[in-house]
Amino acid sequence: MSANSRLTVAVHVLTWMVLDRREGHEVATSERIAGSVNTNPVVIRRCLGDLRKAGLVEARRGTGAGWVVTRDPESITLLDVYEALDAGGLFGMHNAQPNQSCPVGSGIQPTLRQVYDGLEDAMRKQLAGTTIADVLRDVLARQRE
Amino acid sequence: MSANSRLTVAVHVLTWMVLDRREGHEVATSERIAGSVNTNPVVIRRCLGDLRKAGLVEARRGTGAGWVVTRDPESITLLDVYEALDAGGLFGMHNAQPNQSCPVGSGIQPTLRQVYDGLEDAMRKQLAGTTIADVLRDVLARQRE
DNA sequence: CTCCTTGTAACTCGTAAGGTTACGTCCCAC
DNA sequence: GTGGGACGTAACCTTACGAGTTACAAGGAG
Repeated sequence: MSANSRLTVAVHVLTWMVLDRREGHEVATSERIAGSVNTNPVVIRRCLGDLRKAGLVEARRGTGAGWVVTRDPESITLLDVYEALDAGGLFGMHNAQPNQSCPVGSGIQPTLRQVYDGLEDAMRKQLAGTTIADVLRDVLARQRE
Repeated sequence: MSANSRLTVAVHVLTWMVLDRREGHEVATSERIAGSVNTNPVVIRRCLGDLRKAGLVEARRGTGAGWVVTRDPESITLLDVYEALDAGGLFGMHNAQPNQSCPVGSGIQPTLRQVYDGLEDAMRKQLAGTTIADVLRDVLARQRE
């Protein structure tokens, strides 16, 4: 488990909720979602908590409580999901401050910051090109094969 | 320290070595490099070990031992460096296999694999657009400011 | 009031990176 | 052929974080 699966789980959750809604269910509970992702309901609730802060889902309480997707799946891009998870950047800087009396040590961080910003941009553009609706279509298409 | 700084350190090391060579030093020792990065020499040797496997640097032994960059800095792209570190992918799949009797659970992984491959490609193209020589130029330009 | 589910705290576990110490290995210089 | 400096790597510790789990307060429809 080197990389983290948070984006994978979040996309899975949203895709599942959209399909579940289409099949007539009013709300989705963290327990049922966990049954598809194959994990603990609390893990799902934590994930849904992030998505809720970003306004992608809403929680209902009381009897018949559960979660609903609040936006059109055609309008939810994977970039929206990625940003909802506020993951740290792809690459980090030095743990300790490099030697400031060395030309490289003192100048490398702004230079790399620029490079890493470019990477982040490229990745965001890619993520913005796919929506939850796209994912669901693709998943269902594979199902028919 | 959320993200890992391995790429940052590797680029720092190579850039420093190129500058050091220009200043007339035959070889660079892990101890001197560590002085610029501000870390332990063993951390640097581990990093250089990865770069050596990729053919970017070479180690000399015996008296006057140390490291030398073996390729023209104009030809070493950050993608070369990134690949030398064989870091895991950006995003990981589920830790446990999702529910295969669920349409989403059974189809989501190939779909996401495709998306993640696209991300990786975009990132690689960006990394390939910058060389160690570019980084050194940029670092030195900031120095003059 | 009752019951179901959310929302969150608190804990454990596994993994990975970074830092450190230690030591065997290599090979030039003398 | 021996000494010494630096590589190369094993071993261990610490820190960080995601994931999984248990437990429980809070909310609200019926």
